[in-house]
Amino acid sequence: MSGNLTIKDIAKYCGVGVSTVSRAINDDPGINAATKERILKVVKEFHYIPNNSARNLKMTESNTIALVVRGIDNIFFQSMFDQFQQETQEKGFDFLLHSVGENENVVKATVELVKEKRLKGVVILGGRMERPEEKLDRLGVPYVLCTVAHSMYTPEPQCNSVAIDDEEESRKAVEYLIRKGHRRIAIVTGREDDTAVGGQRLMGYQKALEAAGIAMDEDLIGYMKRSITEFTPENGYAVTRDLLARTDFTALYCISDLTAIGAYKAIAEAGKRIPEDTSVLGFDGINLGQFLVPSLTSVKQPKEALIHSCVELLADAIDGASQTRQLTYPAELLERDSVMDRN
Amino acid sequence: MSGNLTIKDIAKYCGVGVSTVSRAINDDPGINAATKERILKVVKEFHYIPNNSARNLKMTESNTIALVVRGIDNIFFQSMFDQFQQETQEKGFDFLLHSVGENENVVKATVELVKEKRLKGVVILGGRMERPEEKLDRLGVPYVLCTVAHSMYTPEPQCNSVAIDDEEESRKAVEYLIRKGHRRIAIVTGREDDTAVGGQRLMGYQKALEAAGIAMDEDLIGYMKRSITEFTPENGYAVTRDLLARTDFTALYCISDLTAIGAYKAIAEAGKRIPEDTSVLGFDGINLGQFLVPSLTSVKQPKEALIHSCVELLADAIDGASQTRQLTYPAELLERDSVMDRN
DNA sequence: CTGAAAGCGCTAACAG
DNA sequence: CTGTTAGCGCTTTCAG
Repeated sequence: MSGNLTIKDIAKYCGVGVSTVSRAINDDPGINAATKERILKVVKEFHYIPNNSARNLKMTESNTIALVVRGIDNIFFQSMFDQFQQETQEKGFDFLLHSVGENENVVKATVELVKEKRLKGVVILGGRMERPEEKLDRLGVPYVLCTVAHSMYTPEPQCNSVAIDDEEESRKAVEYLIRKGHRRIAIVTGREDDTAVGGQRLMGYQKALEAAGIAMDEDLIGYMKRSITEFTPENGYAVTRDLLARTDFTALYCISDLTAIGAYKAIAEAGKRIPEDTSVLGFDGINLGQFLVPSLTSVKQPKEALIHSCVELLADAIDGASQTRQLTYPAELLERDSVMDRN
Repeated sequence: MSGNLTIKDIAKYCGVGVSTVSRAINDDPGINAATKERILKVVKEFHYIPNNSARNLKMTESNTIALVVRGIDNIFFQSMFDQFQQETQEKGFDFLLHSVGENENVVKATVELVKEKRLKGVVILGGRMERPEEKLDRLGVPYVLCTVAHSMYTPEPQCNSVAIDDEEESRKAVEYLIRKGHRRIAIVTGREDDTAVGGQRLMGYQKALEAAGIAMDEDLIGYMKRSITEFTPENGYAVTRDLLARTDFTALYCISDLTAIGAYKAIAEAGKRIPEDTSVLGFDGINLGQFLVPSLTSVKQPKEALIHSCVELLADAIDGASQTRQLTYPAELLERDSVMDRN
């Protein structure tokens, strides 16, 4: 007995019907304990492993929830996987992490996955979507968007979502910098045409300046470079270098902690010290921030709450809740050592 | 036409046979262009998406190679995904990234995947294995191990593998520190019972000291804590704190860059400066290292070469090469700013 | 408690 | 070029 075993082979070898083998491997209650044990022993001995494709095909439904992520290399998202797994499993679901490539279409990939695995529901993490509900309703199963930035120019989505208010939190972040006595505040934001997270956080920046009566200076806006992957230290480094060469400022606001890491280097290379010469404020509150020197002050997304609510909303929807909800959580300022009080 | 469409529905709607639809969606050459176009239009209109389970079940073979990773949160592994995808696709394969959970069994998960997706081959990234070939031969398809540490106490594996010589590179790293005038060199290594990468790199450390006639001091060995996830900044921070409290040294060798990040913080908190008071040497050569202040001197794994060879070996094996090869690549010392010359 | 048989949705001969 | 048909390996009635 070699090569690719099937349930039939096992059945034949044990002298039983295939359905009996199926019962044995699936912990079906209606099976004689002795028979089951005998079969399981053979299964083990020959390392028989059922074919999931056949299983998925046959089963009318699974008990699985998937977390679909675009940008699996994003350290902030990564730090959320574990809790997602934890919480979904606590609710009694199986958990599946699915990464969508940068060049793939999220909706299509997700629909495909739902069909293939007969998913019970999905949570979609990050990314950016225009009118997501239009397309996502094709999923045929409940879903919730987690920290997905809706385009600023589309109406509120009619689907489950949980996130922070990017614009408002960004505004408060800059307001904090102003309160600390900074007037010339540069920003490292997303790409110039970013209407998602980057755009919203930039808008918050502008609002804060305006409210404080500080005139906008285009020179202080550092858009991420198209030629480099977004939200990476590399891009943060390059943009900050340009900023430093172009103008001067006492504080730098990076809309993503990862880019702040690159900014640190650019600032150091310019011979300036953080925070004495240049204060740096990040966003996201990634764990790594506390290990930077000086440790990075940052706006922390309430990951734990976001995830918890995501799973709860999804579970509710699977249980038949028809009302969709859009939850917004407040962020929290992690005051560490990278911002100086100039008052 | 709603709910879950099948190929049959499309066929009926178009007034053709299912095989014709199948041909249309699979770019089969033997189909009338007009018919094809008509079908594809309907497919698009109704958003029909074929069920992959059915597909995989039916197909006798795919053209897919999977990269199986245990520890998807490892930043060093993460930085390899992209090139793997690139290179496999260049060789004409489809690429699939599969993450194996910490509590799952790599071999079992991989066998399952191979069956489900009818994989052509697999590369297994990282992790640790005892006599991998015994179990992995059950895969039934070619595989290659990438940077997998073989247990020190088992004979050379009879399977394809590509990696660096962890012990030797580690020895050279410490030799470098000695050459720079350091005598009291502490190490942040893996867990105490680590016989894989951690154990091998530790052994290299010991050999280097021995060769230089420096007596071993148990106090200088910082084993990673069991209570914290391995190879994280957190663990590096905790271990370095202990080390600092326990003894003194002029250089700290971290067997993983990630732990070095934590070490930076512990050293700073102890009021010491890098590299003036304490030099730090990392291992892996992650990208982030250059953004630390001071930038991290590190032993760089030749990722590019490793990956390239992995894919090549696998492709050869798929093409029928029966000879297995174990390739070892030299690492390269990235001299940056965290090590001081005390001579 | 167990076995026979009917598909899950799809692809791949095989005839037309 | 196209339709019919036979399974892929499994779960699940339905009888026994």
